[in-house]
Amino acid sequence: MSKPLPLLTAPAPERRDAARNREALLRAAAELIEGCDVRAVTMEAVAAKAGVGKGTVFRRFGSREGLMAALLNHSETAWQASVLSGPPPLGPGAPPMERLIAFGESRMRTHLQQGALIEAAGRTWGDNYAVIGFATMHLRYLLRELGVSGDLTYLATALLAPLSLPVLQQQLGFDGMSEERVLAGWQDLVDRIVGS
Amino acid sequence: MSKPLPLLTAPAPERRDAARNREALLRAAAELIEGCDVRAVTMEAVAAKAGVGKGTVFRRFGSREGLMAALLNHSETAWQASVLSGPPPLGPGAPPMERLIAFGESRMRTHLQQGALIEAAGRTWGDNYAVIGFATMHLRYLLRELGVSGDLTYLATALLAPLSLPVLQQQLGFDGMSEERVLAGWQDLVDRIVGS
DNA sequence: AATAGAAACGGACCACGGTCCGTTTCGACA
DNA sequence: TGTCGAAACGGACCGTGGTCCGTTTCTATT
Repeated sequence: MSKPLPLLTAPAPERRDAARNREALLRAAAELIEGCDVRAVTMEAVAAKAGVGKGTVFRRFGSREGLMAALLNHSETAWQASVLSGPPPLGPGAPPMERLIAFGESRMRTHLQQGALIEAAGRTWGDNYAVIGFATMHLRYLLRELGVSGDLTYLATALLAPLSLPVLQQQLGFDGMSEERVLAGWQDLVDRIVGS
Repeated sequence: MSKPLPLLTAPAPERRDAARNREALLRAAAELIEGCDVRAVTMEAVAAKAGVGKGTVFRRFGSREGLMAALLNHSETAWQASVLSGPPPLGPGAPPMERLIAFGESRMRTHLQQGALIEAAGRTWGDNYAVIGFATMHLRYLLRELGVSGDLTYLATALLAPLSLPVLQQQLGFDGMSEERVLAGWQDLVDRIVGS
């Protein structure tokens, strides 16, 4: 008699040792990064500190960038939660425009704070659709709430783009802008797009 | 008697063999890249094809990313020339708004076309102020011509950001937009910023 | 408790980017 | 043309990210 094969293949549960190792690796990486330059932390060091072999690190996270992205995922998830159900003005409850401004400021602060890690995660993080996708969706939602008309998906990506780390770094570094000026600039941009 | 030491240290002229090797390396790299995936081209292969040692490659270009950036510099320089003194509507002669639209389209096309190389050049290219700086300046100039008021430097960077490769890739890939839609979206963004 | 097979492990191994330093080449000046 | 110091050369060498595959560990099933 054949098994009742599920129509939708289950998400493949994780073996207990695998879960333990993932946990240990994330903790080890976090501890090593704290106090050292991220770039100086080698994969072998992380593996050693977690008490596993190097192969295991790559099995779990695919690449160095993958490990860094996994670290970022923790704070990203928390951030998403505070956007979806945290206190206003970032979370629900405040008027859309206030939420929008809070969103921009929060994103900018987060990106700058985690700059080194974001760079270390490279494309694995930057191309992470679960991240970009969420922010775009939320922005799109706020724009709709504000009654903006037009291609909201495009406008959302266009509003998100200047909040990306490389752009912020250029503005603060090369262009010599202050954080306040960058923030004010973004708010002005919002006004122009929304049409105040 | 002491030499007439120049007040401004001269740009340190390049020895003839050095110049020849740089040339040979750039040509070799270009030829290897043409037809292969950029990522499959190793530095040693470039050095071998150019008939020099590996050390020379790194002496000249600093890193793999540096070599890729140097390749991009050729087309970038040509592009800058066509913006500054090429035929309208990209070059001077057309009304500012038309130049602006042409600028956006041209930049988008260029970035998409050279995507692989840009990725291979990484931060060495992306953080290249000679590149970002030129585009920002020009955008700033056009905005001024259009009589836009406000923080033109910020607006220029904000207008440039959605034309960056990662954003374009997200829009065309994950968001499933067509190139036409992306272009139309950017033009709409311009209209909102300029205030039509 | 025994078994079997799938999943995970670990560390030797590989490839490539990047460095180092002894040797060679250039060109300025006599 | 000879000399000399600076600059460039080249390839052996190193470290690290990433792979491979024989061994170990888990867990479903009886």
